[in-house]
Amino acid sequence: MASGRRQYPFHLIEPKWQQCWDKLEAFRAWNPGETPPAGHPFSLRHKSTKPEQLPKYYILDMFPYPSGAGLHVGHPEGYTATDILARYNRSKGKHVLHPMGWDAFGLPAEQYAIKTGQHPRKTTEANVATFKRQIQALGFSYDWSREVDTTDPEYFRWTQWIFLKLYNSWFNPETKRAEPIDTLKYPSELSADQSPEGDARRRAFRDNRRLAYVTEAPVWWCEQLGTVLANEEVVDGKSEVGGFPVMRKPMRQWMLRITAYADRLLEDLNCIDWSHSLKEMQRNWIGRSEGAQVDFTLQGHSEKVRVFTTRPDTLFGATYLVLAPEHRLVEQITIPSQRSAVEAYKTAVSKKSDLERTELAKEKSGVPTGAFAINPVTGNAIPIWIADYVLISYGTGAIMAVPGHDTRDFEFATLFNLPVLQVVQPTGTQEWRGFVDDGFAVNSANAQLSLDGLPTQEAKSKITTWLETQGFGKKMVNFKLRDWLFSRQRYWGEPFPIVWKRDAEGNLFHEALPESALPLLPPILDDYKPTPDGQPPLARARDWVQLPDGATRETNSMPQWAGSCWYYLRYLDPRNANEFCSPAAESYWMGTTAPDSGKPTPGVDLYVGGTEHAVLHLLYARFWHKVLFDLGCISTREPFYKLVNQGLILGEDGQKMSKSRGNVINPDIVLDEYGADAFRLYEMFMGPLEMTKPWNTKGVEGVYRFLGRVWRLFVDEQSETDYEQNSTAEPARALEFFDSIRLHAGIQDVQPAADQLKALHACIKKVTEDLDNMRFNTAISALMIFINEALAWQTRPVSILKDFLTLLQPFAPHLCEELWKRLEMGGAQMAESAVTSMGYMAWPGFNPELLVEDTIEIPVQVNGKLRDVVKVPATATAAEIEAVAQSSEKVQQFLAGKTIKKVIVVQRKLVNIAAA
RNA sequence: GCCGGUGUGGCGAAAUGGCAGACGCACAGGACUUAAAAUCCUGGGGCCUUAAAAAGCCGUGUGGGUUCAAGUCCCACCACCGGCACCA
Repeated sequence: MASGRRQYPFHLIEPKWQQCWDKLEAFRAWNPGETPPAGHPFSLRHKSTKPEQLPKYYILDMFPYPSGAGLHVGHPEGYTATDILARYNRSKGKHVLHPMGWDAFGLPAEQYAIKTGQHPRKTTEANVATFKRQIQALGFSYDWSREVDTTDPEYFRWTQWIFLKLYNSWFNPETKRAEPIDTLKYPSELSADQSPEGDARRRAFRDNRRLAYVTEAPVWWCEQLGTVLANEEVVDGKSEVGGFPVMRKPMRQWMLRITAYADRLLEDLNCIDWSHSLKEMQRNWIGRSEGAQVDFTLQGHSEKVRVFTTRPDTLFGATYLVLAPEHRLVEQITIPSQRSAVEAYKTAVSKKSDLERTELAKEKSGVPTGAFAINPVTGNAIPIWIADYVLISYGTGAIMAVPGHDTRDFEFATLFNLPVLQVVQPTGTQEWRGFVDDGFAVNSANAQLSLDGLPTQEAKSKITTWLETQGFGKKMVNFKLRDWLFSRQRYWGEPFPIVWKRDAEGNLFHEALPESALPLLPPILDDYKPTPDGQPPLARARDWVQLPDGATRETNSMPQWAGSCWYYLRYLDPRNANEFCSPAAESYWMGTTAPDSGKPTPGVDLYVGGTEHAVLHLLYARFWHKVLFDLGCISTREPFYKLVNQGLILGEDGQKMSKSRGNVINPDIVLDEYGADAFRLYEMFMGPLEMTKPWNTKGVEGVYRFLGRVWRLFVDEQSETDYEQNSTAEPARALEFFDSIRLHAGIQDVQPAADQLKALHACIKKVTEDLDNMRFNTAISALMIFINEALAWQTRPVSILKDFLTLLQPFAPHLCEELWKRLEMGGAQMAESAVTSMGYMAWPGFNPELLVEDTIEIPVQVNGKLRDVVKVPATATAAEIEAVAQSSEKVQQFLAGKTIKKVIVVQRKLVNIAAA
C-alpha cells in the first residue's frame, strides 16, 4: 500500500474540477432548438454553430439499480469506458449525449420496507444519493440535467402511458406490426350479434388480441418473496433473488405479446452491431425452428392429435405418439383400463419439483394411454403414450416419436420396448440407430408417395407439400420464446392503469384508465406485505382499490424491467411534461436527421453494460421499441445500434467478488488512496474491456505512478517540495501553497525538435486508432511510452505538452484540466475566472510524415530463424536490402556450405533466405 | 449434450501471416539517503554452457498440416469460463 506521500495532490485537484464542471454544466447536451450560453465551453468550441447541426453521438451506460451496498468496482468499468469515448468524441467535435439515471424500483427496498416499515421511497432516495456521490467522484462527464429515476412519478407516468399503448394495440399478422385496437375488425357473426352477450363476446375478442392481455395461468409463486416470478427469474427451481423455493400456482396475470414480434426480433439482429455471441444468445432464446405440424387421426375418436416436428421426413419412422401429461386430450382418449395408471402418472409428475423434472441425467418415464393413432403415411395404428419429456408449453404439447432418429425417443423406446425403424441412411458409415443428422431417406414410401433416396432437406419439403395437399398437415414455425409475464405482486413498482368492472350480466372485465389519469401513484401503506390470502400488497389499500363507481383497481404492479425498457428514450427529453419525448429530440438523437448522415447511425451509437442483461433486458427493450416504432411514436426500428459487454472484474484471488469471500474491493477506498484519475486509468489498463480479469491493487499503483510522472513532467521539483513542506506545516493553507507550485523550467513556448514531434505523433496515432477500436489498455501504454521518453527532455515545448494533455484528457480528466490551466496561466497564480473545460479541445491529428525513419532495421532470417538485424536506408530497394542482408557476417556463417534456393524480401519488414 | 468465448513469462497483458513477450506489476542490482520511504538508472521466458559472457538449442494448451515464414490460417483433440438445456 502506498502510504505516506502522494504522487501528486489529486485530493486538491479532483474535487476542484468536479465542482467546476458541475457549476458550468460543462457536459450538458443541447436539444434541437436550445442555445448554449455564450460563455459555455460548447459555445467557445463551436462558435455560432447550432447544436443540432453537429453530428450526434449518443453513448449510453446500463443504468444501475441503486442498492444499499453502494458502487462496486464492476460498475465503473463500463462507465469509465463510455466516459472516455464520450470525451474523445466531444473532442473530435461530435455533439455528445451521455446520460445517467436510476433503475430504482425493485425488491430490496421493498423487503427493507417490510422489515422496518420505512417507505421504499426513503430507502431509494438514500441509495440514489450514495450512488450519485460515488459516480460523481469519478469525474464522469454525464449530463446530469437529464438524470432520470424510474420511481419518479414524472417518469413512470410515461411507463404507464406506454403500457396503455400496448394495451390499446393488437398485432396485425398481415402487416406484421402493431396497430391501434380500433383497427381490429370483428368477424361478421360477432358484429351482427345482437344478443345480450354480444358486447361481452366482442370485448373478449378484442381483449384476446391486445398486446397486453390477461390470462389465468400457472405461474411461479414464491412464498417468501410474496410474488410471482417470470420463468427467467426462476433458476434451478429456486428464485433467482434469494434462492427461495417456488411453486406452480394458477393466478390471473398480465402478459405482453412479445411472441408476435419473434420473427422481427430475430430478423433485425442482422442490422445491428452486437457481438456474435450476444446475438447467438438472443437467437437461442427466441429459438425459431422450422418444421411441420401433422395431424394424426385417433382410433375411435373424431378429434385429432396435432404434433409439431422439425423432421417431417421421418414420418414413416414414427412408431408412437407422446402427449405431455397436461395435454387436454389425455382425459378423453385414455381407455378405462389405463385410467388409474395415467392418473397416477399425472399426479406423480405434478408433485415433482421442477428441479426434479428438469433433472439432467434423469431416466425417461411415461405410461401408455391405451389409445391409438393412425400414422398418415403408413396407415399403421401406433400407440399413444404420455411422458413428462414432452412439454405442454412448447409446440403443440404432443410429438410423433421417431426413435430411430431422435435421441430422446430412442431412449424412451429402448426403455419401453417400442419398435425402432430406420428411415434415414447416414451419409458416412455411422450406425443408423440414433442417427439424428441429415442423410438420405429410406424405407419411406407408400402407394402415393416415395421419399426414398432423397437427401433430408428435399425429403422434408416433399413430404410437407404432400401433407398439405392431403390435408394432413402443413409447414409450421415454432419459437421457444414465450409471452412475457408482466405482473408482479409487489408494492414498489408501477401500478397498472387498469380498473375492473362488471357488466350487466355480472361478467368481470378490465378497462384502461384515460391518459389524463396518469401518473397513477401507488397508495400509501403502513404494511408492505402481501395480504394473508395471497393478494398483492396494493390490495391492502381498500380506499385506493375501491372506486366510487363500484370499479376496482388492478392490484398487480409492473416488473422492474418496465422502467428500464425505455429509459434511453426519456433521456432524450427528460423534463417534457406533455410527451414521453419530443419528435425533434428523438429524431436528432436517435440518428434519423443527423447532418453528417450519409449513413445515420440508427439508435444509440454505443451501449455498454454487463452480459447479465444479454437476453432479458435487451430483448424486452427491443420489443417495446418496435411497438413504439409501429405506432409512429419513434423513428428507428432498433434501439441500440452498437452494444458492448464489459467483462467481469474478479477479486484479487481470481474469484468472483462476493461479501462471503471477503474479496470485494470498495471503490471509495481506492479513490481515497490513489484518486479518481488513477482508478479510471487502472480499470482501463487491466486488459481488454470485454474480458474477465482479476483486480490487482499493485496494478493501480502502477498507473498511479504514471500519473505522478505526468505531473513531474510539468512541475518544478523545488516548488513542489516547498508545497509539500509548507502544507504539512500549515494544512489550512494547503490550497494556497498548491497554487504557487511553479511549472517546470524546461517548459517553453518553442518550436519542438524533430524527435519530440515524432514521439508525440506516434502517440497521437496509436491513441486515436486504439480509441476508435475501444482498445483502451494499449492506448494507455502508448501514453506511458510518450511520458517515459519526454521525461528525458531538457526542453519541453508547450505545444507538445498541450497535445499530449488533449490525448490524456479522456482518461485522466482532472489532472489534465489542472495542468492545462497551469500552462495557460504560464505559471502565474491560478485564477477563478475564465474557467473553461479541456473536454472541448480539438483532438490533434497526426502527420505520418513525421513518423518516417531515415534508416530502418531489418531482421534477417536464414530458413526462418533470426540470424541478424541489418540497418538500411528507409528508401532501400528490395535488391539493395537483399545485398546488405547477404553480406552480413553472421548470415554468411549460416549460409556456409549451403545453396541459396530462394530469398524473400518483404519491403521495410524482413529478409528470409531459404538455403539447403 | 448444444451454442459462444478464452488458453502466451512469476502475474495483468501486447503482437495487419514477418524480430514473441510492447506497456505495467512483482522481483533483483545500483544511485540518492545516517537509514528507510519516495524517486531515478539497469536487468529479468526457459534450457545448456561459463568466473562472466558469447554462441547454441527450446519456447504462445496438445497433436498434425499449409507456408520461405504460424501465437496468428486449416484439421483433430484437451482444459477453463459464460449461456442454453428433454424446445420435438
